[in-house]
Amino acid sequence: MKTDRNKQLLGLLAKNVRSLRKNIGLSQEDLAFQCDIDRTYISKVERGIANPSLLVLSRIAEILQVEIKDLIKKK
Amino acid sequence: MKTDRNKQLLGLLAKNVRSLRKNIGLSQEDLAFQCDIDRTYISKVERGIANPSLLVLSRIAEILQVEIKDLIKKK
DNA sequence: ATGTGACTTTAAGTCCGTG
DNA sequence: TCACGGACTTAAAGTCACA
Repeated sequence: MKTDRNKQLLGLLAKNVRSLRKNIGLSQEDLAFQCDIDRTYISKVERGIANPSLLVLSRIAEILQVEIKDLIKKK
Repeated sequence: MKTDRNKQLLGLLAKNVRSLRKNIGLSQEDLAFQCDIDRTYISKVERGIANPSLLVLSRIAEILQVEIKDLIKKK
């Protein structure tokens, strides 16, 4: 798999998750708990160093009350 | 991670990838080659038994000439 | 041209801790 | 509350032979 140029996508995801999470007033721990995902993994997502699976994205989007597409769109 | 109810999403992805691929006149082999992904992995995605990462989705969307959101939307 | 099973390897994702 | 690391465990990524 070529990961190369698509890594900017992870940075985009990172920023969106962080801002959406803060908008809703959750800590990383809160979000992690509600998503049933490890808190350190949420931290990695928000730092752009995790490449989450579709089902993980789905869980995060659900708790943040947005669509998956909102997690990866540039605003 | 709770994978449970979100698995319908994989079925949605499956259908969309298959139809988008056919629309563009590609075989699984063609798509796989261009994505630099194994043919059998594309097969798994189209059968809804793979839970691809964001970067894999990104590669597939790129070759199918659509946005990632188009891969998971119900039409 | 595709589905499938049985793999091996890599990365996703966890857990426990520190500053 | 979060960044970050090390040592894990599990699942995704990727390969192969065959129907």
